[in-house]
Amino acid sequence: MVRLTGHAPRQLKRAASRTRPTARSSPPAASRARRSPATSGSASLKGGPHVGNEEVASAFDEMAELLAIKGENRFRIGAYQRAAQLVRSLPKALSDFGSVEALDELPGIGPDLASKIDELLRSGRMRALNQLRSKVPRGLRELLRLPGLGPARVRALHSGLGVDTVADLRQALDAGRLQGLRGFGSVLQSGLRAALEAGARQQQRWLWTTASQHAAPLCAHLEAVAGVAAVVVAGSYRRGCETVGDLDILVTGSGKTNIGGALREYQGVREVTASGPTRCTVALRNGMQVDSRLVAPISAGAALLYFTGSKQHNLRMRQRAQARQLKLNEYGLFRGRKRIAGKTEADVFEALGIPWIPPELREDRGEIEAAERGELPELIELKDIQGDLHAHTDASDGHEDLNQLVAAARAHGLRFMAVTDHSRYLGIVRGLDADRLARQIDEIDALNAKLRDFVVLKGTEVDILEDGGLALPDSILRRLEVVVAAVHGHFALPRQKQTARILRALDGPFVSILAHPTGRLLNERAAYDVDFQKIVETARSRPCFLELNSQPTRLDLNDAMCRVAKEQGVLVSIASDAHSGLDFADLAAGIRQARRGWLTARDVLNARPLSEVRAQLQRTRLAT
DNA sequence: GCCGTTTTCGGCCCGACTGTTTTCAGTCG
Repeated sequence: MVRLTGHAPRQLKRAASRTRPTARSSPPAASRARRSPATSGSASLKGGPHVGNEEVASAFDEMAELLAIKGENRFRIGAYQRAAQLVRSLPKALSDFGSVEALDELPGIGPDLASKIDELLRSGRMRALNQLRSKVPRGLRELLRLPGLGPARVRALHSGLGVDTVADLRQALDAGRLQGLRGFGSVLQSGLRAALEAGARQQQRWLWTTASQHAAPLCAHLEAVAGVAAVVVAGSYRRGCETVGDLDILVTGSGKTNIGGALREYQGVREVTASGPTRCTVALRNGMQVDSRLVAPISAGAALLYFTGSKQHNLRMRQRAQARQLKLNEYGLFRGRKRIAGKTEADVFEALGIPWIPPELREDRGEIEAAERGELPELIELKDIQGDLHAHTDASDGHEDLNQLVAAARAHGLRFMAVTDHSRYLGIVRGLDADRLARQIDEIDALNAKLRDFVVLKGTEVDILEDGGLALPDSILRRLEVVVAAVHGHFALPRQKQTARILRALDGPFVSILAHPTGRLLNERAAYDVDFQKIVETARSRPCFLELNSQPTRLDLNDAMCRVAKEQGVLVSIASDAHSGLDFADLAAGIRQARRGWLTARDVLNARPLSEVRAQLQRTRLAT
């Protein structure tokens, strides 16, 4: 069973509540059971149709939006939104919680939401959601996506003009029917027209690396502005998220700094969508939104904290301040009107009684509680990486030969590297068969004899066939030191088959690492449907290792999965999957992801010295 | 809908900017 380290406080809170005398002093468990019949049972949550966490989260998101459109209590709406976010961040499947009571223990999940999750898991349906859907026209949710339209205005469109869809809105605008509708002035109307014309341009998230390419010159531009002391990219970018929705740029400087003017002049800016003395929002030519904020140096730390987020982390921090009769905002931490911290982030954390928390952890996944306990992980850094266990030469689909790749690896400070060219398989260019691999083994032996202070490990990235067999025979695999097994096709198998296929592959006696375990490509291809929990359990008991593939489009494992691997004691191999020497730079992306997954250097196979890595690899060999 | 040193009811983070208003609601982050 996975230990949810992130969610211990609820148990502490329960313990406290048990000691408190109440007018009707019945044991909490009993009183909770009375409040919701669903919590009285402890039957397994499994057995129904397979419903994943994302499906549950989406249902809660939809509940929140439909309730908002109906004009329901905003705190009730917020409860659904927080629940959706919590479910997305869970390191394990809801169906693995075992009982409704276990769900109820999660922070922000009470008896009602627990029973709704239970209902969805068991039946694949949520009655409350279906009822809401029947009351709120489907198209209204689409209207919420338009800039300037929130629940109140969508409701006004629906009740005032009978506008229920984007098409209705377009017609109403064309017919001038929005004139006179309270709250819909000419500016808003032209904004809506523009948004409808842009229509097809859907909101997108950008790869971190893409965002980085746009952030660097923009920051340089802002740094040169008179009065600017510092420029930092905050937001999800600073938290190292695999994709970012926009760039949040914090500018520290004097109050006279004209940040809006500076952005207007920037050649990459397409339009300015909002601009005030301390805040300015623009769209870059490629459509990327940039939110910038100007603060005085005395507030820089508090502003950086606020602007880095996540929203949920900020909420918790502000609540923490409130509980201490303090107020936290982007200008500082205040007792009454007196600012007691805010110049640096560390000041603010210290004043709130906890150590500084690395941005990658600020997702309200238990980091504040870990900080309270003094148990924040010492996150891995790029300099901890000793070698790379997944790289390709031009023998298969790489672009450089063995010598060039070794030179590049050394230039990146690595001390060892496994050459893991592809096996022969459908669609893989120039994959190696057993004979070519045998010749490469000889070539590597000869090279190692000449190398000093660097070792090339002999390996392969062997394909996992549709039935779970491997594309190379054991006779050649046994001569290798690193066998990276990978799925490169048949992505659409049903969950049970896909899982069985991968588990069978891991049964192979020489497999050391499962490459890019879920096969997802960011913004392109979803992860294949697989029971990740089973894969981790198999990796632990077998044993073998799981890869965190550092290619910016893969970043596979994701952050939550990294944490599951860590908690189950499965070492992670942070791999470049280099196809040229330049790709070793991608290891930095893997490190960001690993840090978001709470990994320390001890949790990472290739952060260990070669002798230890070899010993670990030896453990994975089930036959010799 | 959740939660509890605010405690079983009555709260629930905080501020900037915009547009449409004449003091503020709505939206956004």
